Amino acid sequence: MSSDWEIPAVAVAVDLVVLTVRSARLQVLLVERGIEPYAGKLALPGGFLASEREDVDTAAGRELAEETGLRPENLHLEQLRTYGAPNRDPRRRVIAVAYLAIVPDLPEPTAGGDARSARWVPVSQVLTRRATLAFDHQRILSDGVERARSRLEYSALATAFCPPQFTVADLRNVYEIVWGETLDPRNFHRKVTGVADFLVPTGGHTTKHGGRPAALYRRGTADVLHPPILRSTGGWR
Amino acid sequence: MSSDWEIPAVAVAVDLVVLTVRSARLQVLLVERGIEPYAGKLALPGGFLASEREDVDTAAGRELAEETGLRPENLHLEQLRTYGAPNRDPRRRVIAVAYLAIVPDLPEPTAGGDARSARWVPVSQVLTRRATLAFDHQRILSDGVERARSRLEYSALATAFCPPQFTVADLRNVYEIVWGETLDPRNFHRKVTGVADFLVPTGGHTTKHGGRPAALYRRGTADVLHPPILRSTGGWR
DNA sequence: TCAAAAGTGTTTAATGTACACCCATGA
DNA sequence: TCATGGGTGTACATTAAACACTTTTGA
Repeated sequence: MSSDWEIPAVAVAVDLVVLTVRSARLQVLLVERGIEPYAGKLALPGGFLASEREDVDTAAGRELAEETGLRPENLHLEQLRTYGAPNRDPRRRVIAVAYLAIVPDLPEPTAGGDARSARWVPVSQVLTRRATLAFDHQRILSDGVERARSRLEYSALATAFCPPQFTVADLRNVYEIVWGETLDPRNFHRKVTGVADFLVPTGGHTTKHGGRPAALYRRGTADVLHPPILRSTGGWR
Repeated sequence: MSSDWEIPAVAVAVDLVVLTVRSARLQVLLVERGIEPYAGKLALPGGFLASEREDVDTAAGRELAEETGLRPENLHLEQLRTYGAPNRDPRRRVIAVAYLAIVPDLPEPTAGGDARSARWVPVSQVLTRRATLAFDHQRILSDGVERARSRLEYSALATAFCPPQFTVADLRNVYEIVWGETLDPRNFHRKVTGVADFLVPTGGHTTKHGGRPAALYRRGTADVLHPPILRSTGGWR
């Protein structure tokens, strides 16, 4: 804090890791870059602060709304991490504040007000390098996916993948796809309905083909899960 | 990413939550501000990027070294969160990237190369508002303490509070003080020595008054604890 | 030999896992 | 009445909590 030297001024970008479960796979929202650098490459959606006075959290909500057409207050949006390596953008010094967003399976791939070519891409394609991303977005995505996986254990995050009304099987589906492992339907049902304030029965039931109708639930008030839903692999052991 | 408008440039500050266990209390390193705004107030140590090309993580390590006189590579240092509200600094737009550092009980309060009046203050005094901090540093400290508490459960973070050689009782002391609860010495001993690659016996023993000598350990290679050391309160239930 | 702290063994309760079984519907 | 998934009961294994007890030192 010695005064009297020029404080470096940098550009602040907000980048989004938007995840959903779609076609039985964990998918991430990506845009195709139209300009250099990395023109034509896939990248995480994002952008710079809209003004000198825009709050960073607000900017993330704004970007999310632009890309998905959804109001941010209904969706899960949390700060992930800040990436501040000096050369992450070849043009100029840019620091990226990354956010993790979880959305339900949306009706159409993207209805962005910004008219960018956003689309869903399976996370596995990116993590196995069949598709590669611009900047350090591969690393950011990888951090975001790991955060989401671990959040399923201790928080009610899984409900953010689901529509307003969902069944226990829908919820189990989210866990299985995000974690990449199968879970016992009977024990999962008991665990998840036993967690305080996690699920609230709506009274409704599904009217599906081929099976007993399932009770419908909406998300409860709990943010943290007591007790947690632990994965066998990855958690430990 | 529409081009052709002026991208806002902001100043990037790095703020540190440096925690230690000292005199049987969790304490935080604070500086007394010499200049406005908040002159005379206590604040987290920190500063702006040293140059246009300095990495943010590097800046955090540099600040820590300046404040504690210790090499950052031996200490625990992790990014906490970024605080980007537009009015957090009344002078100009500043975004703070906060870091959490854990250090052992240092020989002298501070041996900063920057000759600032850094000193240790019990965390409880700040959280109970007997001492208040400048800017939004109260909130940042609170986030940092909660991060540290939860990291004790799942990571080997507790060893960062200890000197290179320590006993199981030293380690238990860290858990008890940071969590603010008492733990059964017998069960704690068994748990902690049972975790794979957490503790490595050095072969040495303490030669203390009034009790059986304790075996000395150094930290092992494990970063995550299998299984975790869970707190009773706060974890759940 | 006593106090004090380190470390081990054992009992008991809580929790997680596997899986048999019943329920409610559409075809 | 059969196939299909929803949902419950229960036995067993694993883990955590409580605490009696033994070990090893300094005074």
